[in-house]
Amino acid sequence: MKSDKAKAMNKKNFYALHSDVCKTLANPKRQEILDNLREREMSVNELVEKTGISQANLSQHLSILRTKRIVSTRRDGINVYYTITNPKIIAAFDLISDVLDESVTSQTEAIREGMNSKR
Amino acid sequence: MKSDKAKAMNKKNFYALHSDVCKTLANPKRQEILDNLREREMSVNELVEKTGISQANLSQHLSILRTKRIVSTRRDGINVYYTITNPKIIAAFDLISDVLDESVTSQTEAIREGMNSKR
DNA sequence: ATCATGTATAATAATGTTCGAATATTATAA
DNA sequence: TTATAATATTCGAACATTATTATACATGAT
Repeated sequence: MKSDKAKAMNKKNFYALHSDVCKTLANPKRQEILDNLREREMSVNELVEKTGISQANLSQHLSILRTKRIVSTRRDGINVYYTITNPKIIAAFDLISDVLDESVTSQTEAIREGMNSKR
Repeated sequence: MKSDKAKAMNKKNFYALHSDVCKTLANPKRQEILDNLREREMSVNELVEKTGISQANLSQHLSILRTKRIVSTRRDGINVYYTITNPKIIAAFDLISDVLDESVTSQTEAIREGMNSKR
């Protein structure tokens, strides 16, 4: 049986974990990396070519994604191949696309509605 | 008909928008605020009491959420009530919980598997 | 061994985020 | 009007994130 204080601590901790996942996704380059990995694994070099991000910077971002277990690696000889570990990340990605769509739509509507009113 | 360069620009822009949404969610206090607003609207004061976050700081976070159109406001006399604008944000929240669950599970399994091997 | 290729890490400067403190705004009541 | 309660904004210091540069490490070939 947990105290209310303990429960509150658990919640705070939960929010911290939650925001940690979001932090990992909260970068355009990491979004681009994940979008590139969505249907197939890729080596770092392939990712460099696809994205135009410098090798060092890409490696740093991949390191962040690895640490948070969002991507996994497989070495084949000299190359290291990256895959998405948990497909739910892809679902989250797509959900955010939906939110974006609706956000853009509602902004467009707001502008339309505002057209005839004084500013 | 768009050039490949234009397409790439669109993509980069898309990733920027995507990460912007994630950035907004990438803070434990904002996660806590959203979790509190998930079934009903609340005034700022109620949120202060529920969360223990200072009024000024709460107001700052609410301002960020407002700007990104993740929450909406309604004024009633002296109080301002906040609601979640787009229910898909809640879906995203829950999806992240799932990812967390599985991440914890897989880590536990990894530890179990590692138990009998040398370190 | 040396070399070439692919990948990872460290150090640093620039930029962005967060929180507390003080102050401003808004609406209502007296 | 003045006072009060609820909310919002501004500023600055502390801290975190990012991209670049240089360097290190790992693998396979010679």
